[in-house]
Amino acid sequence: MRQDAPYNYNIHNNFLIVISMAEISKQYEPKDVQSKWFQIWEERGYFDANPDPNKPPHTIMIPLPNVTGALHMGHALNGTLQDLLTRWKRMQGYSALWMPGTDHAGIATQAVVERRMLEQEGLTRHDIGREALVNRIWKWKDSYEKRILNQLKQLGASCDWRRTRFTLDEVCSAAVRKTFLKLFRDGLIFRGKRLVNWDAYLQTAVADDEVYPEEIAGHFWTFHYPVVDDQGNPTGEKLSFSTTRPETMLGDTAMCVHPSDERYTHLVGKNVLIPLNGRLIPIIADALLADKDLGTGCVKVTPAHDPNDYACGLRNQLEMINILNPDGTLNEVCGPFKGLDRYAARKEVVAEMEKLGYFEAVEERSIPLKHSDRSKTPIEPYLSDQWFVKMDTLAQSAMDAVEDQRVRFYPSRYSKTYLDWLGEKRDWCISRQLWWGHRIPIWYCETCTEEELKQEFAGREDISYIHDAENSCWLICAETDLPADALGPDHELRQDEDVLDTWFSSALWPHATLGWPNTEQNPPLNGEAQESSSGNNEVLDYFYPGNVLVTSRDIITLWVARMVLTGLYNMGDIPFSHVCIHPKILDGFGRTMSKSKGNGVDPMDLIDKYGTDAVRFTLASLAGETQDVKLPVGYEDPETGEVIPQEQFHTEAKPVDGEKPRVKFPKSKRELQYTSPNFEPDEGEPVARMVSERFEYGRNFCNKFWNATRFAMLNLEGYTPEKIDVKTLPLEDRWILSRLSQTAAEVTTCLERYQFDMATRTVRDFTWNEFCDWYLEMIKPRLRSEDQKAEAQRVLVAVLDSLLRLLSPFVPFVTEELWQKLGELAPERGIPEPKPAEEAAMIAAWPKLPKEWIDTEFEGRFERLRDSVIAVRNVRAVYGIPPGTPLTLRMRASETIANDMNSVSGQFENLAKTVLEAAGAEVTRPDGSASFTIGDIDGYIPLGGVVDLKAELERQEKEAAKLKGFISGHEKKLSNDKFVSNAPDDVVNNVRETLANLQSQLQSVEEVIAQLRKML
RNA sequence: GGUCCUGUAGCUCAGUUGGUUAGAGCGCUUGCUUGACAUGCAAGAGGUCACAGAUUCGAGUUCUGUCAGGACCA
Repeated sequence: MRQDAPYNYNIHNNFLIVISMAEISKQYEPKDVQSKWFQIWEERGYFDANPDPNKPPHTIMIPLPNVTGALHMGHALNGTLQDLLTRWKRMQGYSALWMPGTDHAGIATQAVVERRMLEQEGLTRHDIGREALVNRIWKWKDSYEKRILNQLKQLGASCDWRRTRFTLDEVCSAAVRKTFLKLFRDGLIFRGKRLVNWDAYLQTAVADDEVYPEEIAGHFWTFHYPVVDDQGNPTGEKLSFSTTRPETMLGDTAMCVHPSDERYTHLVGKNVLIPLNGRLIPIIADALLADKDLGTGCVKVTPAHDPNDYACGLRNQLEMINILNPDGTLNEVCGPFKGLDRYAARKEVVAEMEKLGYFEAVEERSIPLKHSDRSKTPIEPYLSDQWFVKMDTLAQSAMDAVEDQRVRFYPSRYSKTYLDWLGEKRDWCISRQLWWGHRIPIWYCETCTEEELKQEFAGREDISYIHDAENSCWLICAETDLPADALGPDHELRQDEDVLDTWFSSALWPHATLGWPNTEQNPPLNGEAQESSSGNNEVLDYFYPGNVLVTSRDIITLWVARMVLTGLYNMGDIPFSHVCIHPKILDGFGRTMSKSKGNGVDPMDLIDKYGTDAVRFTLASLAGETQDVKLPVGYEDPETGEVIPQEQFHTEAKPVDGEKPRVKFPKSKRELQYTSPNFEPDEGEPVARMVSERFEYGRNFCNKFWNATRFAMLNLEGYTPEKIDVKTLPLEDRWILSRLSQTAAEVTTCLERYQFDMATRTVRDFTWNEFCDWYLEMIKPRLRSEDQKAEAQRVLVAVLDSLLRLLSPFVPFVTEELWQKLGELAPERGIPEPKPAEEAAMIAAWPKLPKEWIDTEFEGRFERLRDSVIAVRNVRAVYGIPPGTPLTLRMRASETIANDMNSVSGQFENLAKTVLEAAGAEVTRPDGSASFTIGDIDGYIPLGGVVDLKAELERQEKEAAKLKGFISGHEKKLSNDKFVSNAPDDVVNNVRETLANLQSQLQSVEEVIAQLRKML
């Protein structure tokens, strides 16, 4: 063994383990640590969650990210919180399952792939066909799924990766088929017409939340229709109306006025003529549609092409005439206009009306128009056949679950969003005109008879059928695909072309991923089928219902509500008992972060720059209950490290004359290109990357903790485990154990309430402000003293052990690295009885520390010492006395307190380079002293010639003024009879006590002032 | 239009059931290459808690209204 370096060593497992300064770096380097430990954890199977009769289950289902694109900061926050909870519960002894997986996100993914195909190859889906398109989307899915899962792993996600699911895989598909059949058989699925948001470019309906409004420049035309009598002859009267979409006149089926509009009441019941096609339509009165004060008070009604008109059409049993083809051209009901694109037709229709003499006026106007988020083209309201789930009883069951608190929202206010939405009980439109998704398991047969169906499908549990009178055909629902000739060669079965809404499959996620509807076999692991010894699906039995869903508020209606509803319907039980709603991540201007806005920070960039633990810790610290998280971002010059804050114009800038915008770095005067949704940086150019300085919070904390542990380990030479009697320990040990026990309990409570920000603050404050700033400083003398060292080491190691456990769910990597290093030096540790440490921090037991450690007396004694030290340091700072210059201190205090101070006098030397010269009731203020008063103590620091009497007088007068302010506030309260008689006794007593204290402090200060005045 | 949320230090945010003259991190000022840590240490400055009322002995905290910002639903 070398003797010439400051080595610490210990014997462990028959190996000589040597820890040197050089082996533990001064800075925490996250990179190697992260990849090393994640791999080891996974290899050792720590992430795997299996049914275990000796453990309670804890289940979290990931809010499945969709495979459209990579994860962003919102996902990083979401993942951090779930992993934190999972790791915490695992340490608490639960069999903790975090189920990973991804969502196929029907329209979003198909649209991305189609757009890219068009841009790069000029092809549309109709050019390549259904099968080829779906193949391309599968390839896209494969690459993004891999990327997403990898991103989650980079974040340290302790999912049971063997169970990874995808909403289109065979396990999830089985659940979809089973559920659809069940709903169909129960009469909860029906087919109907519905006005949908039609994307004429993608030729599909899009959901309301996939539509955004945008103002565009348009026209506002005014025309009139002639009123005709019962014989169809013009009466000479006319009704004027305005429209922004003249082509819809071809589909008008009524003219509407307000029932109390006296200008028109005599006309209601008569007809008007549409000059374009000679159709007669009725004049109706409808208070909900017509507004007397708006324009002429008359509106035309096109039920098949406008949501308000549609509702009006339903109310008044109007005919609904569809004038559009799926591609946005006009259809055969439009006569001469047939085949024209709707915009071309608009011009033609205006021209025709003008020619016929029914045109009145036109003005230019900016018109709010719904656009498809997927194709960025205007939406057409369009009447089409859709499949629906009947919601009344299903929605009610999901409402009941929240109302009777079987399902609870955290924070609770979100239950209102949930209940309000479900309360509308609107039928759920589940069909989408897409190629990517679960194809609707319905086959049509126009030619067969009930007899034939009965004969063929007799006794088939997996098939159900019903006659559709309106379309005179049979609808056959089947759990597995039916061949076209399933009913023999005479009948051709045709499967519905549409696919199911993505949310239909994600609604089943909590039970589908556990293998439902297979109740006899466990779900596959890593794609391999699993047997069950009991003949039951043990995984489903054990992990369902789950515990908590962690998500952001925008999918409470779309997803949370539907999971509850399908869980109740399929499983007869709720999918989770808690719903934790966390904040959204916004940029510095309060806008949601997203790639398409160009304000998004890639979590991988941050992990690369600050380390995983730092990102996790910072994110958790931001996850409060009230507000969304504003995360101002900046651009960083990769070469100089200079960062400038992002301005709004950066995200909006576009290239001018082919010249790409640049960010300017004022210090280096460099100008760099940057990434933006509006353009790609040029090849070979250095690119400013997006960063957020907020994450230094987490990085600094990890580094601080790293160094605290490093310090401990450098001082463990000769460590031996031994039983400890807490009652015999010195002040600082009693104090830190008291605080540790309290901290552990508080962190646990915070996590139970999903108060992640408070949990993070609590553990950080303890670690930094108590453990590092005071405890470690206070035990340094003991660690250097041969006869006190052993005990100090044991307590230090025990505290560190608990702290590593407490921090592990927050910052799993740095804690694991340190746990392992500490394990080499102190494999057995703990108070009162040392025990062998678990083989890894991530599977160590969550601390549950004795309540008896909490001791307010020791905390009070410590605080008095701490405040005194701070006061001395303050004097040093105010007088500009260098830290190395020794000072002396005299304290006036009661005998008890003076004795206490004398017993820890060494700490004044240690923490403030100050000798406690005297302490007692008789101590007086030496001339030429600086003084301070804290509570029941007066302190005097003789400064000899150093003291500046004038400055000291000023200082003391300022202190006196402050105290007087305090005192007058308290006196005012006590002189108020109403306060004394109404306020609770303890509050009044408290004020009295405080007042007495303040008065005695003021007295001390005034004595000092009097002395100083005499000397000046 | 309806529902919900937010407004506290220059910035980003805490602030439990009302109870001393309101806290943290960053930034700022001053001093420190102190034997774990400059990603650090010590000391400090900085706030009429958006505004106006009401309830109360007492309001950052409860209620009403106004203004400003945001989200969701129609």
